[in-house]
Amino acid sequence: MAAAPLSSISNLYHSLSPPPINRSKLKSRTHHPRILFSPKSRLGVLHAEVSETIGNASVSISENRSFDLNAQIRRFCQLGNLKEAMEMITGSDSKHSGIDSETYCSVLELCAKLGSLDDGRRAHLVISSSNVPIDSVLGSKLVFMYVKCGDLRGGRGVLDEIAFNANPFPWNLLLNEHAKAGDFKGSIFLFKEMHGSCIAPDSHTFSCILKCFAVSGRVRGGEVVHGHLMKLGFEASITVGNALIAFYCKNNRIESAISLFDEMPQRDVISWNSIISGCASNGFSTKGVELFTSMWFEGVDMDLATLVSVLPACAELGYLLIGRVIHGYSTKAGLANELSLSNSLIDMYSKCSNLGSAVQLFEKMDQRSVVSWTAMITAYTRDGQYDEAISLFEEMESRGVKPDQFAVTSVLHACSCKGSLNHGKFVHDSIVKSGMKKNLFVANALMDMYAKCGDMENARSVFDQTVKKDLISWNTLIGGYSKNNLPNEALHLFGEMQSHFRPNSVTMACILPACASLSSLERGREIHGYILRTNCFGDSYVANALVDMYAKCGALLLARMHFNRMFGKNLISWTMMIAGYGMHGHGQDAIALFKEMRCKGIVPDDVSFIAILYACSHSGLIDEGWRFFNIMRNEYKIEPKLEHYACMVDLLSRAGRLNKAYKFIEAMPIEPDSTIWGALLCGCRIHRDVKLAETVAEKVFELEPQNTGYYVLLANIYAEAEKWEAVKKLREKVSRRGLKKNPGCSWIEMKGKVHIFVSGDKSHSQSKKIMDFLEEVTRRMKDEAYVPKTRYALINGDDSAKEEALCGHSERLAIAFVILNSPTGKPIRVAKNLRVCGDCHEVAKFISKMVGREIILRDSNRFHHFKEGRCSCRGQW
DNA sequence: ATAGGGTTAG
Repeated sequence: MAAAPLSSISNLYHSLSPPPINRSKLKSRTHHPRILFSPKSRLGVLHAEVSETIGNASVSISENRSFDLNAQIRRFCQLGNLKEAMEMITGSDSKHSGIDSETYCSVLELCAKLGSLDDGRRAHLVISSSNVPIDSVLGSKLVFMYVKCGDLRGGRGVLDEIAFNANPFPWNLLLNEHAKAGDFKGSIFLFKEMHGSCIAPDSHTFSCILKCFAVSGRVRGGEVVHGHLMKLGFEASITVGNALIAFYCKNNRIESAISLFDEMPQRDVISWNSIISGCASNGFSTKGVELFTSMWFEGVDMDLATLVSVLPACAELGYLLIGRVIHGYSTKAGLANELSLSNSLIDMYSKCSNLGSAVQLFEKMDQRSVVSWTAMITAYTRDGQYDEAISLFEEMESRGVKPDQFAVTSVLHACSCKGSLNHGKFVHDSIVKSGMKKNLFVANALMDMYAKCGDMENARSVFDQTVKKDLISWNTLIGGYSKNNLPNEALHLFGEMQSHFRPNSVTMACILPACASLSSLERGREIHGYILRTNCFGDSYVANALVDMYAKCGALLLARMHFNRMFGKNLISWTMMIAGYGMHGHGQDAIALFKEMRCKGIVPDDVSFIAILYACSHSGLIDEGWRFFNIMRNEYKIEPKLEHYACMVDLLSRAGRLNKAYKFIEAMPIEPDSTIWGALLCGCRIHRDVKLAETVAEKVFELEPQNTGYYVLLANIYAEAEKWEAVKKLREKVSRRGLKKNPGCSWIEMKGKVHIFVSGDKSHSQSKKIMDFLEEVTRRMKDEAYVPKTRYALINGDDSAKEEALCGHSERLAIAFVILNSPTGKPIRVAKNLRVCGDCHEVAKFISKMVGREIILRDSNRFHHFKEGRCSCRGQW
């Protein structure tokens, strides 16, 4: 690698310098001043010309005159005097004057050069009415004039006028012009017409048409052309071969491109560049770098494009060393000031996690384009320095560099990573000012930013203002609703979407969490059916989301079944399934799966450990929990985060080792948050330690004063200890602070409909029947010597009666409703927004035995499976 | 006398 053919780059530079000056042209130019200084009148000039050309005795007078005329017109053309030239070819003395084809060509060329379509058209008329035949040379000039003046239809018209044409050249002119204008379809259509007119294509035709097929992604068409050109023997042409390589690269057929490249009898630098960039963009970066090094060792001339093509491959592979060598080489080759190269180098350094070098390079650049700034903004974002990224954007704007769509999308990404709504809105303003808000990429990035910053109202407003949406717009908003815990909005939008777009796998992965969050098994199953029909179970995101959905909808067995069916399970799949077992209190299954995962060679990350610790704590597996905590720290060198500590505190607290838990918290190397102390507070309730509870509650209230859940918890602790005075005081404190308890609410799904029950709500149409049933339950419980735990009746802000709150708890209403309205035998699935109340927990146990049905209750913390008078949580809730 | 193939940032 060290011995670099430095000369090759400088060779390129010679070839880029202006072409050597043609001596003969220089000579003819010396004539011009004479004409410039001659009288303005046409006669005067003619006179000058005549005096020059006279003396050829064999030329007749009239021929002489035409010769003079032709020469004169061409002179005007050389001078760029189109007006005079036009007057001479259209003038009255021009009829049958012997103006020849070559002269007309000069006039047309000048029209083309000046872009004067009107004159060109007039010249075309003159030519058509003259007796000069339109051969392929003159015809080509006419086409040339039309395409340069932007009139492609005019150019197409000429093709039919050319007599006995077999020359592909004028056709090629048009083909290229269509392609340049982005009208690849038009170009392909012309190619077919050309074929119909029996014009044999040449290498130019093939390279142009291959590009059209490449860009428009018409693989089949390109393959037909490939066969066609092989029959005509064009596969040996380097340019055609290069176009073929580019065609296959752009259409993800890198293997075909590589074998073509390998079999090329001759290659030039463009062949190498094409295959290297093709490898890099097709995920064959290693091969791309390999080709680059062999190019280097073979001493093939490299140019700027070579380096710019191989850098993304180095970037993707994290080949910092090769990247550095290329950087050094390019500097020695005098390319240090090439903007495109510097931009690619910045990106390479950033992707190789070397922000410092990127910054250094960026600061040394004497000119920077919007691309350079964007690359730097992305580099800072990739490094997690969101503030730097955002201020760089501001600096760019203040320096008068106009951001384009890439610049704004990358800074929006920084805003969403940082979750900084204010900066995001600032960028939004700038987008509106620059008129970029109609750009779909920009609009989608804006929606994503608002969604990630939790501002779904603004996300929706951008969505509504975007007239032409694509699938990504819909997916972004649906995913935003899902992630921001607005599952109903997500599902509603999903329903609306289906009359506009066919959902894809991303849609599925976005909508499944909404079903999961609603515990909506029926909707989840519908989506599952859709996944099967559209065959996107193979997408790992979709498969993982499906397993998660089943677990969170209480269908643990289904979750496991689909987990088993998954191909290519990744770390996330295993972690989700372990977490699934955890939330259902299947600690041993979670541990077994964790072991299996490690046996499969999958390395757990911090999230996997949260899942397994959570599973241990929710199943009361203290020793196992400690073991995993130590494995995580010692074996995997993962520094515990708040979530891990919370699990450990939970574990100790449940086991009744409250003092140990307290000391554990105090010894934590990171600052404990309210969830940590909250876990201990829960333990205080289970083990009825009022004194410690008060100390802990103080800390919790300080850290999270707005969360009423903790006041409820402390009130429960007081109530269970029958300290009614303390309950009253706490209630007063809550109302003094203006806090209101989040109303309890439960919901169930029945025949595709969601029924919602709010605590104490009597407005339901079946309210009477439900109450009758619950009273019956209470009576039977009393018969079996069950004492209702009135102490769970809590501290509602207002003083709604305790007992009413008790029998009116939402989960109880929901269970009763299902029993009254659905066939026996079917499991009863209920979801609740808060933790299940202790009394309802007892009632649910009782009901499950009484009616002989399984009740699956999901509360805000975990699942409870009630069966035959027992709950799967075994009191661990 | 002049038209072709390869290039970075989301």
